[in-house]
Amino acid sequence: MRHTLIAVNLTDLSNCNVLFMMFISFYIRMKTLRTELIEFKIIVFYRNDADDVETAQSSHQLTEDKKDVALETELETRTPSSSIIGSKPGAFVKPSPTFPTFSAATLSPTYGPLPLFYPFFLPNQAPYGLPFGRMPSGPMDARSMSPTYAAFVMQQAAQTMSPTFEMYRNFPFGPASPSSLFQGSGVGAATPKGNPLAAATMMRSMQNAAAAAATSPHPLNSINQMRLPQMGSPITSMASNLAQQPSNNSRGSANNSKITKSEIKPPKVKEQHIKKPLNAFMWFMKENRPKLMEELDYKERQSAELNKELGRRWHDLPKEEQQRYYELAKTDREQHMQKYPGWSARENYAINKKKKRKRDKSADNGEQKKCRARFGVVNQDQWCKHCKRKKRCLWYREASSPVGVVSSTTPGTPGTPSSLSGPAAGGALSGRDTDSENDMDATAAAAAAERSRSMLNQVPKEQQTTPLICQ
DNA sequence: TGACCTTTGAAGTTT
DNA sequence: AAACTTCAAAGGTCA
Repeated sequence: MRHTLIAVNLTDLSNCNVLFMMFISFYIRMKTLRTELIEFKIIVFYRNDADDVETAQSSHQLTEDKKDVALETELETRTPSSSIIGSKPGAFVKPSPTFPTFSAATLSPTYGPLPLFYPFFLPNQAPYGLPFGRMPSGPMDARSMSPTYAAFVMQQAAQTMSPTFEMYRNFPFGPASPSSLFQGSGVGAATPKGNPLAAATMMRSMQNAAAAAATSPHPLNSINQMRLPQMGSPITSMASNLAQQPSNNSRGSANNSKITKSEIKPPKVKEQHIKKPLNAFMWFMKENRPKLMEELDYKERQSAELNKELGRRWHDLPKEEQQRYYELAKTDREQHMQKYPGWSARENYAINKKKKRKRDKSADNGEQKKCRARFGVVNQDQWCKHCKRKKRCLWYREASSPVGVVSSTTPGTPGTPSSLSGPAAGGALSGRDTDSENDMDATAAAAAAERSRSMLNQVPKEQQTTPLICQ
């Protein structure tokens, strides 16, 4: 049995990740492939400039701890070369006999941002042996070991957790969610006093990953679903490499605190949305909108205005021309049915539940002018056919007009704008146009308007719509 | 970022 | 069955 003390200085909490912290005060026992039992004691030196006093006190305590551990180690260690990691000068982890001279003060502020931590990369020979201390320049992660071995190592690590860890195993929290690990104060949960649940959660993920890596013929899939944050820890690195994901070592070691939302957030699984086939008018719009936009008068018009004009032009379109678009729409529908058998427009209802804002027609009266005012008496040829026949103007809407007086026919009826008759005009109050109404003269219309005005007072305000009036 | 505007028509839901 | 609602396209606007 060999004992090794590993001291780690965390000068930069941003480098401190949950994976790392969960080893605090735990003893990890692991069997290597050579069936040697190695025991670690991990002490984390955490330096926070914000509370130097506390740090000084804890530093002293840690020094004492280290001495104890070293003494312990000294007693149990028989061979000075038993360290799994060579005692290179400058490396802050040294074989136990020399460790008592080790001072925390020499560690923290001057040591600089520590790289990754390798808690259980054990055997001291290639390809698994690792030089300790700073992160080796080359990628020293799961890529340097076989997936099977990596899985084994992780599994061992998870299974040989201390009893202290075991007590967290059964806490009723969900599967590891990277975002949950970094909630609140960000890395706060990773401090030595951090929430052990997060650590346990992470540990459980490790177990899952290990199991997946061991059983999966290809390291993709299951591990990939772990969505471990790219924290640069060996475990993370291992998992990510097992998943064959491109890893960025430099970012992982130095800037791993900057975990973007997209990294934490699970990628959105976009629901398949099959759009409705276009109807005849939509085909007409699609074809003619660009042409209309080229016209000088409509170059800078808003889309809604263009659509209004397109609606007018649709009505003016000869039946034969319209028929072409109806057939286009029919073909499109048929192809759509062949392509998506069983598809129903109902599905789109469910997926795109848009909250329709109630249209406030009252404000929309600027351009709503009677044809007489709009084109002038001289240009009667431009008037709508209703105006020509001295009927209600098709396009005029009076904001304060009474309900129930509109110049429109049923929805979908060619020749009338649906905004006057469709959902916007809405319901019983829309007062759909009838032939008799069309035939009303101006006097009768005025009388009707007056009647409606009195009716309006009895109608709840929110139900009041902006109707059209006759001319 | 997403609802809204605006048009007509198809297809869905509600009355 | 009639009435009502939603969604197709488009791109600017607005919250």
